[in-house]
Amino acid sequence: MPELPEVETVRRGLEPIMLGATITKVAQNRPDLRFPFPDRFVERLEGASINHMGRRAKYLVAELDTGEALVMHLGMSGSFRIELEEAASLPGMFHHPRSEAKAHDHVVFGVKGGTASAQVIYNDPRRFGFMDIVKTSELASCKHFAGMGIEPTGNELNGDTISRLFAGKSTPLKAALLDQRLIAGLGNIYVCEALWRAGLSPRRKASTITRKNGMATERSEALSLHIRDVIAEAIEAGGSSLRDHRQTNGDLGYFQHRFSAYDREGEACSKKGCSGIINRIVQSGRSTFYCPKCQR
DNA sequence: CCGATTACCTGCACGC
DNA sequence: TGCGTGCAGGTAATCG
Repeated sequence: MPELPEVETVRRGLEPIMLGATITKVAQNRPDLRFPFPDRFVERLEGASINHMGRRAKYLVAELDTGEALVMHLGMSGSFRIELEEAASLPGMFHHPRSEAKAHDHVVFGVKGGTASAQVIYNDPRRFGFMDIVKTSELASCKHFAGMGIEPTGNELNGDTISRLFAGKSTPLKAALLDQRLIAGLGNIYVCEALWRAGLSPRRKASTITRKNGMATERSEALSLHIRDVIAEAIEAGGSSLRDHRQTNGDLGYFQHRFSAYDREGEACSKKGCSGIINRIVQSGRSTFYCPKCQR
């Protein structure tokens, strides 16, 4: 499921119920997801209150009043749902009432806030997600975030930074954009979409949109613009809905209605004046969708 | 060092 | 209908 816009959508769904709340109970239903849970996972969380509900790239970070932070990654198929235990709901929240436990409910957090109590349930069929607990003071240097690249949102990402980051890289542009050590948070869908918007081929060597002095090029400038745009639009839309991905309130995201290249193999390219057909190729083992005619 | 491939796991769509 | 195959948003480990 989740690239940065989906994770940000999850964060925004969790924040009203988690921020300021106390974790009263944790049910850890198996010893591991992709990796083992950290030692004393349940004990380190129960009784803690949540001071901050943040996101870094595709990671969720709940900072606790214990000096530790809960770091969570949704992998490919992870999702959260919220089941309110009391009628008192917050404005704008329309969560499903409590229901039966579902298959692959691996962690259930019981949380109690000022106005509502709820179960926050982590479900992950493929178990590529994981959870960890690290000292808040060591978040930036912990194994998950040390060496991680810049966020693709905001001013950090511009033509200059892309030019600098991709300089000398012989890898395909697609692979460079997926490299979390350079830019952190992009995934397969939004890379395909940004490249389509920028009119750049995913097969082109990354270095070919850079300049030796590290200054922006027309291409690096266009690419940074379209990355920021597509990510912002997707967040605005509440993330995409791939297969069964849902927001924490059970609603489907609806950005999928606007995919221009991703999963559109064989369809006519919708770029104005372009008569190309969207093609699917495999790069580093993953599908790339692009228009060979207008993406150069 | 770098870049490319494989591994991890379940569910679903598809063709026969 | 059942069964085999391929594919899916992720990162980490391994291989040249």
